[in-house]
Amino acid sequence: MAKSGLEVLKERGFIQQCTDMDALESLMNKEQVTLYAGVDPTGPSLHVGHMVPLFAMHHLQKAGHRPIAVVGGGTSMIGDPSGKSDMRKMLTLEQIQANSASIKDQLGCILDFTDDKALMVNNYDWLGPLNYIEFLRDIGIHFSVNRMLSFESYKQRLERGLNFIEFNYQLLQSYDFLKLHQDYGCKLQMGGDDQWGNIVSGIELIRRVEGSEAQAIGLTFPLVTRADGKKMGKTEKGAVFLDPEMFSPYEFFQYWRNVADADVGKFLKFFTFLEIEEIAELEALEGAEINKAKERLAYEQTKIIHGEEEANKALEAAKAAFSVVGGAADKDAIPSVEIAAADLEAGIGIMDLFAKTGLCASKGEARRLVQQGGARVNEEQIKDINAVVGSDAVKDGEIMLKAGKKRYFRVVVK
RNA sequence: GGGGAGGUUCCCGAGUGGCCAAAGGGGGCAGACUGUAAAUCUGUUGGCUAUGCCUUCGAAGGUUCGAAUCCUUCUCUCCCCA
Repeated sequence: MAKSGLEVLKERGFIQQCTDMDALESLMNKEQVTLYAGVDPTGPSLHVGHMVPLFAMHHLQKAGHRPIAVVGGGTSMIGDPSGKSDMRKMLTLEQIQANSASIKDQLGCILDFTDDKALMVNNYDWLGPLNYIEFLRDIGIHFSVNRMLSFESYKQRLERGLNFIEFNYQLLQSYDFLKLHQDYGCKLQMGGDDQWGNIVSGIELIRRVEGSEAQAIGLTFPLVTRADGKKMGKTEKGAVFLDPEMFSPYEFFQYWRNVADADVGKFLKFFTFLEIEEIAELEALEGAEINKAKERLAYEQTKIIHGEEEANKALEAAKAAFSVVGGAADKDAIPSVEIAAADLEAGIGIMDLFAKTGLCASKGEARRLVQQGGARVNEEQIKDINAVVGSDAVKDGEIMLKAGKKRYFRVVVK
């Protein structure tokens, strides 16, 4: 017999805390459960940091349950103080609506929205029209300030100062759960562990409004961290976005390809759909062999987000770039820029070339790169900052640039 | 409303008239070592048409031969009192 959705989550490490695991288990065995997790539309694209709840919902959907992705169009106008040291930047309504729209498409990679098997709603739809007096009277009355202040997330913020608008966030998120419970029969809210307080509040609100028999359960995921302590899904340049325009599939692939050894198994479980047995095998690899697991992780992840074709391209491109043999492999996915043959005829300074491709942010940086021996043209190290690249460097209609050990860039001559 | 403390380069944080493109740390980048890992060590870390020039110490003015440093106004943040 197939594993239950909950079992899948357990064995993959998705579960941090649950308000009532036994109740959730029997509920899920008994019926199709409608569940939800919130997604913040604070940017125009989802990024890797958003993915844990989405993958969790995927597994539960596969087990026959119905996920609702709630875009926080309303709540993101307030800003959740949980786990944040500073107040979040407030966005305008227009920004948030625009973000919500583009996020919706991306969700389709992970959740199946056909035939309403999953839903996406925007909490602005019910939070927007709220009447302050009514809300206070109907919802606010159920909240104890004393209790709210006792929550860890607020305690920390009290040290630094907590704005009233943020203090209200919990009420709104609780109201979300109540609303979804009433309108969609939603019985489970999931979220990162920093959401625990908000989730519990929502459950309490439902019980108070709907009576103590009302079924509402909360489940949190561990906060996924990287072995080096950095934030998941962040690079120096910013978040690892799912939007191919903002973060190319090749770079996306490379991000996953370069995860730390210690993270591979964890990430395979969280961020791929591979069977747990297969992951165990990959995880058991040692030494240099572990690179196979990383490659698999990168491939599977890229396939889910950008599709099989892009994943293949990225894999081929990576092989072409990094393998010693090289060959005529497909390099298409490596980022490239076009350059006119005539310009090349005249010769381009090495620093200009690197700066132009974006491999270096400025010519000063390019100068440093060259001086430190990190610049390569067609795998040949260039150490002279006055070197000029001319048309003789063109091979197969392009020039391959390399900055440092990992960053490749193609200059396509046209 | 009253009083106090502050806003410095990617971040934290020194700097209180010239020696300041600004200590130190973190982070980043590069090199060595490797496995497109981690750790470690070394170098580097505003821009440029480059022994010089330009932009940067919350903003705008001012004093001065010379200002991140002094003065004025503005602005934002935090704390205390009301």
